Amino acid sequence: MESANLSPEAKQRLSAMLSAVGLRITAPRLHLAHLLFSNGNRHVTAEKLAAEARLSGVTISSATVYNTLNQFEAAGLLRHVQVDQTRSYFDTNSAPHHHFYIEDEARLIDIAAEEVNLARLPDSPQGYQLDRVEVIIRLDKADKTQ
Amino acid sequence: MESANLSPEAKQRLSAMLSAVGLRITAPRLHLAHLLFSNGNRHVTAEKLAAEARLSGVTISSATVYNTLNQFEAAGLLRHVQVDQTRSYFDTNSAPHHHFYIEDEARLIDIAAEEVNLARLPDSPQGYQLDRVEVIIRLDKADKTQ
DNA sequence: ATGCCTGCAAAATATTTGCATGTAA
DNA sequence: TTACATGCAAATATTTTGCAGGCAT
Repeated sequence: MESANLSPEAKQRLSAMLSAVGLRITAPRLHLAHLLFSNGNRHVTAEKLAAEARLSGVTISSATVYNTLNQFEAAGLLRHVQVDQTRSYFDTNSAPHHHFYIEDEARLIDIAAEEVNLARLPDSPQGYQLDRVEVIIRLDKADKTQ
Repeated sequence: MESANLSPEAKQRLSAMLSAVGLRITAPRLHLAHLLFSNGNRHVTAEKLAAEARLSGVTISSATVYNTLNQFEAAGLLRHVQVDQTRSYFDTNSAPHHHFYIEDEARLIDIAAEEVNLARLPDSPQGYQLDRVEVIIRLDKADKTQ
């Protein structure tokens, strides 16, 4: 399978990214990396990403999509965001930041870390250290009566 | 089936709680309510709750456990906390508050709302209103080298 | 050449649902 | 009496895994 719609520059850039984290350069990984990282920050589910790949002419098995997403996450290229019980979201913005989540639309929106000011955090319990702080602001449609 | 180990006072209190939210008073609901609400704030999964019921001598089908948890949540008696992709946690503390989450132990710890001071929040996007703000502080074992 | 990668299908897991029976109101 | 509740088993959905063959290094 060829990396069809991938410019030499993009291919080189993405290859470097994969090498840098110790992953072999394979066609499926390059394709997924392209979909994930060549167009700004994104939030995707495994199934949506597989569908995009298919639309762009490349079929990648869902096992491979899951493997790849998990490997990218382990490598720090992606972040797993847990807002919905049923679906896993992967966020291409791996820098520290927060999220709006619109439940009705199953949609995530990034919030830059600076936009949220945590003036006071409790001490971590004895024996534990802080890993990271996640702020999720859940939103409703404004017109929705509640 | 009898509500075996349930004092008349507890039974009355829990019955009142169920009535207040428009749920019929049935043995499974009384039992689960007892396990959930008679011993301070708790975080449970459906499976753990079913196991507790079984241990206390009452077998409740998992369909009923799930139904009941969902109904309690809809009624505002419980809160669904989403920290783990695979398991649903229900929190008997339905007041606004936040959480520590110890991934290694799959354990949740409440943080009182006052312990976290959100000095600054971004405006909600056009057309949406704030539902609620969730702060999750993920913790690691302190000795863990990372 | 070797070990990592991929795809398929099957397995595993958590939760929901259909339906017949039971029971609170 | 009637609508709602329960239990069982089957269905659903997502993600993981075993394995055989393929490819990067």
